[in-house]
Amino acid sequence: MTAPRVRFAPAPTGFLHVGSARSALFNWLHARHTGGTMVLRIEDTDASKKTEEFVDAILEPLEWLGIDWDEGPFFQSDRAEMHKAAVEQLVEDGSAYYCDLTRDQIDAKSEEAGLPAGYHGWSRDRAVTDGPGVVVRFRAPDDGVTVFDDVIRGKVEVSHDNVEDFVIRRGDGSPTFLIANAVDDHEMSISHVIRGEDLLNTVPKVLMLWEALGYGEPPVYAHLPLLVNEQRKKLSKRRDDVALGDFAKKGYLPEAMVNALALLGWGPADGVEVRPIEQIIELFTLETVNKSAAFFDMKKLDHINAEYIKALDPARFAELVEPHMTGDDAPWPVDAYRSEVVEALAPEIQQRIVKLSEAPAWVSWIFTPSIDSYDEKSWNKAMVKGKASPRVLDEVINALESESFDDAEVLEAAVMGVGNRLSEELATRVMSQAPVRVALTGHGAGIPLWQAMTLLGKGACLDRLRAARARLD
RNA sequence: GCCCCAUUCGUCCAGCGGCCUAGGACGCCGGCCUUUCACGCCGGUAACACGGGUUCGAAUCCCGUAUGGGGUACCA
Repeated sequence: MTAPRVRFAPAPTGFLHVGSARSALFNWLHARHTGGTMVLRIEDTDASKKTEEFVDAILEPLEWLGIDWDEGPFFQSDRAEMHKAAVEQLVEDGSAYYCDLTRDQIDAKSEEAGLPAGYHGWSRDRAVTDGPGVVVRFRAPDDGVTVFDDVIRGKVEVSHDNVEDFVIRRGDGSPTFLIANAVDDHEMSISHVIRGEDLLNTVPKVLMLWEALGYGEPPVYAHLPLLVNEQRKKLSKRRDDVALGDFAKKGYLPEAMVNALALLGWGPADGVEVRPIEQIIELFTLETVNKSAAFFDMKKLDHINAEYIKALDPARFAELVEPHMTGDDAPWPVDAYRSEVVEALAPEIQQRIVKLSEAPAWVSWIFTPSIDSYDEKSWNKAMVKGKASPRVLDEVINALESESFDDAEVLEAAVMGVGNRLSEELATRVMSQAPVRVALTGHGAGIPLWQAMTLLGKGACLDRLRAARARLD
């Protein structure tokens, strides 16, 4: 058996969304698993839709995800001559014919004849000749059934009475998706057509063309279960917030995205969900893809993304998070940002965030010149309810004045020592970390203090402690 | 309407006739750890749509019903 050839063939109708990305991924996984070839083909048969930016809107996210292709991108619009030649061939041998009926006329005829809505071969024997506005229809067989084996769905049967004479060339002379599909898949020697279930119904038509064109053995089909929204409807660009580009902006890692996408409609037999792409490639087979529609759960994506973020090495994390730290999100002067600080604190930040965009919040206090406002709840809890806080701050300031601030453990011992001493003296539990934290960061929760204090520096730490102490009087 | 497809915990996935008193993951709840917040660890919650067959035995096979989805264009 020769190596498979698959294709991802999106229509350039806007940004790439989660559903298309999943189709691309499954094609890619199959190609990589089998050592096959991935072809990228832009289905811009409807010329009015083609624009450069829409093409970029597809290529860029694919590259971001790490889904590469071996051939292409090809454009169906560039291959129109081939499609037209195929149409002509079919007209010549009688497999297709011209039709000049408008939609309204077709509907009227059906109603008149008491037939269900649809096209009932009205122009088959009218000997219409070609001209402006005249379409070409394929003469679909009246009897019999088309049967094909879908790798994922199994045997699918469609009776020919349910296939009307469909249009293969529009009134303006342009080929439709159906004929372009048959011609291109044949010309490109595509062996496996892997795509969304929404295209399942077009298979019999393409197969009819395939046979009429004398193409021989058709490709193997594999129709993926649809990705749906919470209403269980097919993901739509208009309705659903699913642009791949947005995920990048929010701080999802492409590796996490791909991992999450691979888990929709498929799962490894051993149940290990978060794993490197190399393993997914090795384990993935079309035969193990399931049949039912899947909802793309952001909570699960978040979890997977968090796992990938935790696994990042500090330098890489600092690098990836930088755009979020220096962009519009950053609540501090741009030049105050120091990448080394983030790298040093990376492990602490990494275990606390789900998306890269959440990172700035954890270190903003370090890059802010001073604490201008304190979180009210935190202040009340640590400073007001903690009655010993004035003494804690006084003693911490005192203890810290003689420290050099280059050893986190020393700072910890100094601050904690104050709390322990006071606890004994006042015979009650005195927390020293909380008031210090609020004084330094303005909040009661955050990353561990000690190492961060060495990075903030002695001057800034003492200034903030004194400012908070003064506020208590 | 007609055609096609699907139906296991709230969600995603496993299960392809006996190993299932249905397993894993996310979420949620509880606990442990912890002088912050997290992480981590432990435990709990929760599903085979329904009805008929077939079979010694069915979540797994067949039929029907219900429900959901997709398609039904000179979109792809």
